[in-house]
Amino acid sequence: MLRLSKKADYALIAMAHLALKPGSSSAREIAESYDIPTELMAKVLQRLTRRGLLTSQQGTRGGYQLSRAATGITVADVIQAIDGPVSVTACSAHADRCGQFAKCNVRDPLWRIRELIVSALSRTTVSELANDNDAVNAVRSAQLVAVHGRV
Amino acid sequence: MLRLSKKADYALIAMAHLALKPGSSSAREIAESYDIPTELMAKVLQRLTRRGLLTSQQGTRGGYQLSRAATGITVADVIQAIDGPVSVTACSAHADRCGQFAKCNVRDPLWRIRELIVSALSRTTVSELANDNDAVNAVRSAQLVAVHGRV
DNA sequence: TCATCTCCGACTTGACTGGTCCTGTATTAG
DNA sequence: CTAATACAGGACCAGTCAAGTCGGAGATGA
Repeated sequence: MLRLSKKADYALIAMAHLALKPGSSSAREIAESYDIPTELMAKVLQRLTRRGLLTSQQGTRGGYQLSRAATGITVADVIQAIDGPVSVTACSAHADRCGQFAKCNVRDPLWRIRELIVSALSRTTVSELANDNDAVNAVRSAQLVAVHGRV
Repeated sequence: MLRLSKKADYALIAMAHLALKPGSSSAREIAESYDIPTELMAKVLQRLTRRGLLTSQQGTRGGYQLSRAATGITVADVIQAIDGPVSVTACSAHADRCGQFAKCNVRDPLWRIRELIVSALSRTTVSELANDNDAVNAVRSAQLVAVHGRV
């Protein structure tokens, strides 16, 4: 558990894709590159646009591109744009209002853990996401060949 | 998002409770202390027992208690006992087998982030969970009085 | 102006979690 | 011995939310 939604997944994939691609890409183009349902990918991109992480261009040659440098966008930004604020517990969303857990005994320690997670997510940028992958993929391919004897 | 399930929440609450209580406590007793549905709490405790984190005693004066020292049980242990292994992405569960994401471009960076999260969860013990809270609660009570004028 | 491409917001569906119920078994108090 | 208490565990129901779909609006190019 502690899984992030598929939409957030798709969002990160798209952001990494756009970080590497110089121009703009359409929703369809990105979706087909990664076998993601086109409409769903479109929806994710729309939300990212509304949150200001992307800029969109309508019309025949339209598409999306990053609104700012990939080095200035963190994984936390993307996830929170899609899934809302990161909240480990149900009550941490309302911060204090949580009748049931008036006597809750783990709220504050958990809140501290949440801070750790957020800081981990904030430390990784979309740029790193994209570049990391390039480097790693080369290694992975080599390993796959070594282990399974195929690409 | 990135929220953990309510059952995991309850599990942590119960573990912290048992860490402070010297003897053993029944499911009903714990449930009522925190306004948690009794049956559901029982289920959570049962699972914790099956995973070896608790020992149970049947019969009239029965109940649950920690199977080992609270300092030797981490938050990660508890969460994984209830919700299964921590997996940030859908495909990280199967590790490599994930047809759809054959060309996934963010798998490895995300996997590294998962490691960070797990290590954060593994660094906090149930003992800390329980004690942290005691200290904080005193402060909280004082704050509540100051702000709302009531306990 | 027409055709086409793309973005966009509302809608439907299906899985999953939270929660309940019921039956069975072990232990102990009286 | 019996009744009360407490754990064990399977089956079941319901509300919620994510995943995925549908029809429309806006922009562009010919």
